[in-house]
Amino acid sequence: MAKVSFREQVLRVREDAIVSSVNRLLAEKGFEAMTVDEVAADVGIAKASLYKHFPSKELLAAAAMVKVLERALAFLETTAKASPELPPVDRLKAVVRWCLEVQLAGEMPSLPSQNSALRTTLMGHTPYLDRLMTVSETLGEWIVAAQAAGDVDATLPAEVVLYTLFARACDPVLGVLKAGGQYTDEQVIDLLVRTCFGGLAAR
Amino acid sequence: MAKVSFREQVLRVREDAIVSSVNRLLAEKGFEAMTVDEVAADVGIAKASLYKHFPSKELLAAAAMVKVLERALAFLETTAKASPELPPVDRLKAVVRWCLEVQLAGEMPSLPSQNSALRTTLMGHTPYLDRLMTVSETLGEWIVAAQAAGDVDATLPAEVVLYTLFARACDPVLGVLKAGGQYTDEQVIDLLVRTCFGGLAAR
DNA sequence: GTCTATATGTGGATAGAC
DNA sequence: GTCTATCCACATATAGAC
Repeated sequence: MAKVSFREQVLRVREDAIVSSVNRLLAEKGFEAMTVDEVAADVGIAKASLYKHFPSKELLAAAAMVKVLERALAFLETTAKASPELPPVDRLKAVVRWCLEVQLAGEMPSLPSQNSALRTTLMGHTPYLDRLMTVSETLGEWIVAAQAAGDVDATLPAEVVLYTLFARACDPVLGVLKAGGQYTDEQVIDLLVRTCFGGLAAR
Repeated sequence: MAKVSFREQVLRVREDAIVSSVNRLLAEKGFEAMTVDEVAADVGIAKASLYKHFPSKELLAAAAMVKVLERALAFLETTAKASPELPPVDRLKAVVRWCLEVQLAGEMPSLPSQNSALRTTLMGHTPYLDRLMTVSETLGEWIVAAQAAGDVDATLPAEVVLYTLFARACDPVLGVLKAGGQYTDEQVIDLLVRTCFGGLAAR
């Protein structure tokens, strides 16, 4: 039994390596531009072996998306437990900040565009949908609480706030500012958090 | 001579039709997902004919991007001349609003991602760069003026404001809210202009 | 399960007749 | 300039030996 368990563990490690590569390539080039050959080369295994683990390119990407959502969920739980007294709006800011850090690290895949093959798969992929729903529900509660506390504009539908947060997680402005090279990573993140919550207008 | 001029005019009209199709498909599916076959089918001509007008898929897309920038430039000029007394910040809001309307109409191509084949072409395509620079300079002046007037946060680098405006022009939140179907087009635009300038935080 | 080698489909681009 | 027919590169996916 120990032998079988060991093999399974090796497999899990390999699949983790695969998913990590996919995650990075997905963030770097997007789903359409990423090729399965690249993934195989990056992981260092043959393409056919990839298909033994994941039956299609879409499901390969879906596994990476699931992993990102799980990292997000872990962060949400940690934040909730580590600082239960933190005002909801500050939790939301921490989430945005975390997303931007992940994006800076090249590990945040961009949102699948409305009519992509990936999106179709994801919309029928329960593991993805479940985690997406959990993330949305948790954030939704924080948003409502932040509105009740008077820290987030209560005249904005909570749904709009949620979608805005999701969009800011992959904001292309980060890449442009980073490429400009005249700000540190921390400054870029600060600027984006400010424009997200404070807007462009003067207070 | 009249005959030649007529032919040239017919060609121009056809090229306009091509560029319009490309523009729409570009907005709908993005550069990578758009195929030249689709474009040809949409215009109603053979693919080989397309290549007589534009030597590559990239330059085909570039022509569409140039056209969008020219529409934007025309809007900027109209706005400047029609209401010279309008506060700069309101001009900026009008620009965002216009971009969102164009996006709602399915005519706003999304920003080319950092490492796309299209981006490489655009960065060496003078007609595109010239117009992009003109748009940026005009908006830059308005931004500085709006900051001087105390209407736009003067502690934000003007450059950051500019990039943010560009990003909001293609904000994916619009598509999601529109797809949700519980807001009118005007409500969606109002919400996005509000979150862009006012931010998520309460005032 | 991993490999090499290949099947199959598709997209960008072109040849050549009209 | 427009068409039909085709080339060629490349990407997803699979066959079959080990």
